[in-house]
Amino acid sequence: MTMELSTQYDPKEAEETHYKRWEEGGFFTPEINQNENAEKYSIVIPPPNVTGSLHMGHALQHTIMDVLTRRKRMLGYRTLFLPGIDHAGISTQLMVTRQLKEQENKTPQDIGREAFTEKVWEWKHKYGNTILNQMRREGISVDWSRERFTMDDSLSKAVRNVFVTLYEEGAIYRGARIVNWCPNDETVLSDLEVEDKEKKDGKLYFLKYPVRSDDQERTITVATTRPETMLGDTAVAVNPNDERYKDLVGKMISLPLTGREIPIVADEYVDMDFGTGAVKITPAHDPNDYELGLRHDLPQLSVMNLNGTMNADAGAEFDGLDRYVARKKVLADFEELGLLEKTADHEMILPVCERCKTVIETLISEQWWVKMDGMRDLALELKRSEDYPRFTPQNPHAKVYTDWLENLRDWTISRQLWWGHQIPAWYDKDGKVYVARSREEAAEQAGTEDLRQDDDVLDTWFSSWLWSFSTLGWTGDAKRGQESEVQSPKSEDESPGSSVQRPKSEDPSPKETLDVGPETRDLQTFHPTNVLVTARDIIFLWVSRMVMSSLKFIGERPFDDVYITGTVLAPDGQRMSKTKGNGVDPIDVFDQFGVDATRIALAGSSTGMDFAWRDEKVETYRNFANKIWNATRFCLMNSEGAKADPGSIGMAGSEQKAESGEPSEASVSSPTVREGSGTAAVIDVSALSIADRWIISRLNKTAREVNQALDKYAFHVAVDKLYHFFWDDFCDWYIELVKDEISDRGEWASDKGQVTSDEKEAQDKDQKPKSEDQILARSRIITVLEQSLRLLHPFMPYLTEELWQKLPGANSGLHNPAYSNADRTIMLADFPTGDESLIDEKAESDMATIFELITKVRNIRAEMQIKPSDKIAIHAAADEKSRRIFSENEAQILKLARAAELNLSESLNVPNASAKGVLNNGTEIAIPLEGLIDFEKERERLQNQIDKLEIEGEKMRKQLSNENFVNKAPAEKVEAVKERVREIKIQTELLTKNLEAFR
RNA sequence: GGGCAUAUAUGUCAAUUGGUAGACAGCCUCCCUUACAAGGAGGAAGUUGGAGGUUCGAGUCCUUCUAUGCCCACCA
Repeated sequence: MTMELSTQYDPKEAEETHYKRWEEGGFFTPEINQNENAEKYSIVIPPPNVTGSLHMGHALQHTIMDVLTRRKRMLGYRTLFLPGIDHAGISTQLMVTRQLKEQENKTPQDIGREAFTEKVWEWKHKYGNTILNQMRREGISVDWSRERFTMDDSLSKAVRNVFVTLYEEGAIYRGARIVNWCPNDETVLSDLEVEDKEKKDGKLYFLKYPVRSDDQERTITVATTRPETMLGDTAVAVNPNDERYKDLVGKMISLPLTGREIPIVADEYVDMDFGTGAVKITPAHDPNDYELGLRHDLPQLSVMNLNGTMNADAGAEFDGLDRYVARKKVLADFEELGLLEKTADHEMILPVCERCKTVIETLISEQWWVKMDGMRDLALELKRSEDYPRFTPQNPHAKVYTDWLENLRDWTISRQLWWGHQIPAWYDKDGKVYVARSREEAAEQAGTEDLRQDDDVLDTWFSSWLWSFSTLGWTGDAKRGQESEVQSPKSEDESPGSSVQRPKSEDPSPKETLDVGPETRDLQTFHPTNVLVTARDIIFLWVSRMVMSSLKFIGERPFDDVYITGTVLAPDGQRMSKTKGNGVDPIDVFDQFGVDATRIALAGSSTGMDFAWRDEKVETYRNFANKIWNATRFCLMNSEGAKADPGSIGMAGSEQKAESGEPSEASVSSPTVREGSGTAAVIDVSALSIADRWIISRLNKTAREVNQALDKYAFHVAVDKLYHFFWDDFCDWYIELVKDEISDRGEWASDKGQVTSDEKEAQDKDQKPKSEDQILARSRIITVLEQSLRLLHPFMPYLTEELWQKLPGANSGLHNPAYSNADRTIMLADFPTGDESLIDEKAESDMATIFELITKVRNIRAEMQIKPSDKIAIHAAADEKSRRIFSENEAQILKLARAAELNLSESLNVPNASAKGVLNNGTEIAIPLEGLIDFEKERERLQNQIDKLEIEGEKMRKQLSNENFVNKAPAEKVEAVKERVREIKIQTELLTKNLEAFR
């Protein structure tokens, strides 16, 4: 058979065909697993924003999750990788509002709440799939049949149940407090949604306030960055120890522009060294002033509207002015009154809205809050007692997590938006609130239908913090009335709400209400999830909250491990940002280098540290993909009669691994298995050549290393091992070693004649029957290749599937037994774990000696500038053992060193005009170069080597002469050094002898 | 103001519990050898940010300094 493949791998085609087949074949669903007793493995994707598009951080995280999932799936786990998106309240509302403005020149208020949310849903259906399609392109093996959206009915139900439960326990309350307010979005924000922004050209204004006292001229100067807020001042504060102002404490000030009188108070909060040591106090517009105001019982005078303009209480002249216009006016007025003492430059940090970057106002507003104490304690207790969650990398995340929890404050959960989960609270005519799961329930409580639902919606995170279990079917309905059974004892003790009798007493018994639908089964099967993979910036926003909610509501942890990826930085080492324009779009990279190259490049960079993006890195793996492609191409060109068969390299196939006796149902029922079940015997590896035993050993060792690395989330280690195994061991050495054995073309040296492609084809057609040995050799290399592709599959799914499909013998018989029913695909093949008994250290060290010999000869050739076409003679003087190894592999040595003869002896007997070298084991080699040798160059070369050994040897002899080292270091270390010193000594002596021969 | 991290070859990054510093890219030499020039063979390149300390032995542990980055925090 002739398999014509192009000489370069084009990722496009593979990317287009395989994903569809995987998805349609149901390979991504846990149901594909036929093993009832399979262990489960589950990951829920951190839901990207519905408005979002894929960025490098996603690509990295998704790759990591997919690598983990694909490997576990191949290992026979029942895997679920669940996709979904987040409704992203603020940003989505912003986006649709903007669109509405552009297309219809209307505001949300113009069209009303219902029409607006309708529009958002439309928008969601139309554009919300962008990121989902990009995720498909990434090749991630998520179960689309379980795709979730934070506003799905069942997730909404969960949100309402959680809200009501917390309310009934007294953990959710409504109250007026000072909050972060975005005047642009006109909503409250939690502390976590506020960012700091440096303002280098900030100003500090010094305002003089006249003091009412006997001395009419007396003023007190305050420094402020926000003069407009002076309109809401209700005091001036000084430090009680401040001598400058001691006599003023208790006096009154006539506040300019307002006609109001405010007191001077003393408070420790005031820093005497900053500004003038006197601080204007605006309790309604500054968090510190708010606190101070409470301490001194000051009035809270709100002078601003919610859109950032001043209100009537700011005074008639200011009413309706934008805050920045008002600022100018206040300053102008002070100037005019001669009360503006001075203006100073002042670098400062401004709080801005995370979404729209508008400067935040702090103001007093009535909002819904969640008391976090109870849940916080659950999480902290688990951290203390079991060090949960386990973060990778552990530092600094574990500590940051704990510190944050310890200082946790109440969470503002209401948002003044229309897009989101509307707060399940209703008010009657008198303003009395009824919190319930539905309007009907509320009406029942209120005894009237005349109710108005709270206008606000919940913080987006109030739905995402339930993500680990709400996506698996938890709605909170099933366990209503039986909380105590599921909840951890601790939370039960603490929740006063658990004794609250709900108006639902007619509920049937808990057991009967337990919904055992498929969704609940998912919860039972897949929760807790195994690992959460996410970025650093949402440890507080999301990770910690998920822990708390999960402990609280289902009494178990949401996930086992937390893997925090590093940040992908721009090529310039800075953060990627739209404004800087230094971002790299993963889709562009996919187009340029292919998805697989991008994936493995990302995984290979994932150490947990931040890293700067390099196109060259992806290019390296693009080349790697091409290498894999061509290696496969070569194997296929020489594959007639062969097939992938683990038994051919001494590995038990999946059928052998499956429980003995029990013939897998699949092999009986499915004919597709037949073709592959020719897997007969597992051969005895010891009968194979050193080269074969070596590659089998390397393969198994690599498999073990890859598995170990992935278990520890050491993705870069896994990639490194795979890269070097495949490229160095398999391609550079193994293929070259067995080339003649598996190829029909005969000895490399024999035919130099040109062969036209026609003739070649003709030759291929009437190939003589292959010898059995050749077929076995071909099967071995195909099998090693096939195993390698499996190991690579989690990282490079498209390429490996594309190639695997072409391998003879690659069929569902190679699947993990759990999937023997499924259509042939590498993604269900049995993931190699590495058979320790096939690791052959002897073969590895023997091969290392052979490679050293070959490399040494090549080195001499290169340095002596011997033409590639010149075939030289190798003379080697070695001990008996080495001679045997060399002679057994003579053909390969000759070929790879481009030599015509290999003369083995106990001692060298060569012409003086020879280039010489010594191997680590003392083997002396020489290449006679009559006439060709440049004695000067050879002397230099030898001296060079002697010098290098000398430096190394000196270091070691020094170590050995140190008594402390010899006495205290482990004996094996000492012995190793001694051994190396012996080697160096022998080599140096031989080289010196050779050098002297030239003098 | 606190907390944490990072500093290793020209660049981007590795280095399991302390045990003779590695990869990739780039660079130099040779080769378009019949899987692959997105390739092959060979090679050069590092006082591991500075200074101390612990240890037989330190890139790795401790102290300190310098630079950079991130997180948290109410300095008007």
